[in-house]
Amino acid sequence: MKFSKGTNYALHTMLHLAVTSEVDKPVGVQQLAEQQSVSPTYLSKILTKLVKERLVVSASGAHGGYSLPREWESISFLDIIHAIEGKSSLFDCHFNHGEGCAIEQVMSTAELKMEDELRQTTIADLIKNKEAVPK
Amino acid sequence: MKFSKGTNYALHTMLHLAVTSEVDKPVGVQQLAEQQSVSPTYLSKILTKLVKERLVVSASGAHGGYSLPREWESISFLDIIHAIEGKSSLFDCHFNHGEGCAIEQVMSTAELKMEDELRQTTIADLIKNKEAVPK
DNA sequence: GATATCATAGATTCATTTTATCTTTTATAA
DNA sequence: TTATAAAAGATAAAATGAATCTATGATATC
Ligand code: SF4
Ligand code: SF4
Repeated sequence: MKFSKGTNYALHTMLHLAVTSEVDKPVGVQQLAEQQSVSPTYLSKILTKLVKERLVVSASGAHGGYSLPREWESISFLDIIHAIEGKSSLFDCHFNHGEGCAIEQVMSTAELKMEDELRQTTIADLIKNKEAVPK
Repeated sequence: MKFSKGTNYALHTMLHLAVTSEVDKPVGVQQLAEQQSVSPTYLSKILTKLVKERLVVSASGAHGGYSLPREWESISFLDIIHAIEGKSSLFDCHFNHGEGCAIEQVMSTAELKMEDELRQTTIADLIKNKEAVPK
């Protein structure tokens, strides 16, 4: 029960793209990978997940790379996390005892409380509130 | 990023102990294991974790077994989950960039929202609200 | 159109964690 | 003292996570 490292990488790359964002100037995966001391191919997979959820846009070919979409300011923490970790419930019981399952209800509403918070917070908030963006 | 099956087993055994609780009449791990179709030794390990956190009390020897402590009505979901999954933060970054880390703050407060909900809900609540206790 | 650049996809490897069982040891009520 | 039952240990199968390498496909630029 831990957030994966992939989520960590995803959050940091999104934040990095947000601060260095000049529209239509994509940044290559090599630079992004160096920042976080991880192999480009590995980070590439994470970025591909983000692309599929339209949280970043990719440009192939020369002078290509990754950049944020036009509506990037509305991207929340939850969006990023869901893109990496998936959207299924944290508590899943293969016995499906239907609607009345009290345990699942409790776990589900608790999870929703966390998601609410993550949905309300955007990466744009981080930049506005402070310049506490490391390295 | 999923709750472990161990947590599932723990929640169900606690619930089961709560409904069949007559003080000082412990129930053996064999019965508990049969209920959930899991090996007694495996469930035993989970129960041992609960014992160490004082969420259940164990009695060795003949006519021994597991039962709930006297203050069992105050045991929350969070207590049980923490006993199994541990108490460390869901988001841990081995880089420790100190207090000002904005990302960790967001993740931490979100996690707290979930924990608040889990702390407020007790297994006693489940029994009071409905008899929706399966099997 | 050829080429250098860069993202994507696939295959594969290594490490860690989960899940689970079996065996031995320790405790204790009767 | 003996039958019973938890606790601990050792081990193992399985699943997931983390990461790298090697193609493959797309595209600006020359
Ligand atoms: S009651 Fe809910 S959690 Fe428990 S076994 Fe049934 S479906 Fe699973
Ligand atoms: S800013 Fe926070 S989350 Fe990011 S690397 Fe530093 S400590 Fe980790």
